[in-house]
Amino acid sequence: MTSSTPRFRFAPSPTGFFHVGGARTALFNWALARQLGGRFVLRIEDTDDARNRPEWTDGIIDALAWLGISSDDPVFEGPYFQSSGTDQHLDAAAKLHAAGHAYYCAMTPDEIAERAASEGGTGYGGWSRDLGLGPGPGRVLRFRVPDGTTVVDDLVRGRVNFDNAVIEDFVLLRGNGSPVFNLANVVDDVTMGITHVVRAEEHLPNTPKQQMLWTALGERPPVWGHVPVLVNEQRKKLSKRRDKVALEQYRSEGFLAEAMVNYLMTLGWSPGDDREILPWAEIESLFHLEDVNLSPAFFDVRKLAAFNGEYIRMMSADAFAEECCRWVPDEWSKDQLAAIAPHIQPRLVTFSDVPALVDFIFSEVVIDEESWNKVMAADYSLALLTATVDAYAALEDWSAEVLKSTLEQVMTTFDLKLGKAQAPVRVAVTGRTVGPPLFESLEVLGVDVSLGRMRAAIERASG
RNA sequence: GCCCCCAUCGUCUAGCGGCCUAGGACAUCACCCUUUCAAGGUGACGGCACGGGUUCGAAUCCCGUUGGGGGUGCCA
Repeated sequence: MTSSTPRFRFAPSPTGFFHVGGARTALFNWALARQLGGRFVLRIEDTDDARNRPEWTDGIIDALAWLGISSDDPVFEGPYFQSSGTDQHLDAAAKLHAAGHAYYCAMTPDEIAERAASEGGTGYGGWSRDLGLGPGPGRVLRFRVPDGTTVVDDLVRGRVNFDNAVIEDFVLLRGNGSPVFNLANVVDDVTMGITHVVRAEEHLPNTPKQQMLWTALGERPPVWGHVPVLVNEQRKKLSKRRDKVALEQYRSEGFLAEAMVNYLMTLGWSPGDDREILPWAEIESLFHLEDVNLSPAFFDVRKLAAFNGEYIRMMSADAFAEECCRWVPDEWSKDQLAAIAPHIQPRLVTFSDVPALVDFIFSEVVIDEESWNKVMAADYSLALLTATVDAYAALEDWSAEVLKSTLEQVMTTFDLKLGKAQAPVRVAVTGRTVGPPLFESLEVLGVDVSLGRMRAAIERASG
């Protein structure tokens, strides 16, 4: 690798569904890697921990691919698995120990808590620093935090100072000898030649520790960039337990990847003008960490939905119809679906809503009682329906245009406006008071089915 | 408790000392359009957390207060 090639990385741990916050972090790294002609390294941090499961790893890779981040692009590198780098982590630990940057400690958490309490402090006080202990069961390897101040230069937050005195001698190797996050993470970054670490702000407190590790390992620390976390309505960090954060769920509800990407990228960042809907290519060339906001941003599903609507309306008619097909039962007529598609495009929020919007075309009508009662309560409804059926039955041209003008003809004798006059027909044919434009629906439905339903309604109303 | 970060409409943001009577978008409301519902159009509502400075001039710079967030693990 050349030192002039920026190397970004995204390092999720497979502990659950892929999170929208993780998606945003990945996207930020991806945009930068591509913009700078660098690489995007995917590293799965699967080191021990009972929470890791292989299926989550597949979920991460699928989700990233959905967002457009995949090995189809030469910028993408990996995935690598942290678990396969254990030897290197251990080597680094040994090196640190040999150089005096780390020491073994035999104290248990309980003993530490006890001593801390008795001394009026909270954390570990470096009590085993000069015992000269060697490795052994139950002994952890701790980093010897030097005196002084650690200055973290962060592309999004500026310069942040940490007094080393408040950073306790953190653990590198557990009592069972396995490497801990801070060590594994840094060693992997070093090994993989990572030059830019862009991640969520929750890692900022880890950064001075990691920077000390880089230095102790004889390496120059990477460029840091800590972006604010995403929060829920209560302004708390998005959590897998409480909040709807699974990217896969949004995907299965029919959110478009493009809309999700655009939304995520403009959460905490803006192109600097009044636009917020903009193509990826433009986002990629305009995105800079220096422009990322410093405050946590609320992940607002309503705004995501609005973005999705925008993207749906931007689709070509063909692309839209094709996408609709993927969201309805196979047995539904693709021709009929394609015919009605242009009329649902402006009213669709997410694709999972497609079936419910047009099901009356493909299955038996289900009359909604409330709608029926409301519409048929009008004294003219039955008569109007009867007159309309008669007029429609005589039609030779079953087109939306003719259907409309015919009803307009009929309604004059009832002294109604079209808005009122179409209601009985609508409820008879679709079962509801709202739906796609009526005459276009009738056209797609065809003469036989339409008339059949209207006659059934007349019978129902008469009986 | 301690450490760190942050603070413009309800929400996402523009703003980097004078273009600010603070702009846009989502949401909400009203009107127009209309074949229901949407979409579209027009408009309304609504904000620089507070207090001190600095400056001829502050949303923009400094300090403090308050509020919020993150971290404080032999999790990642």
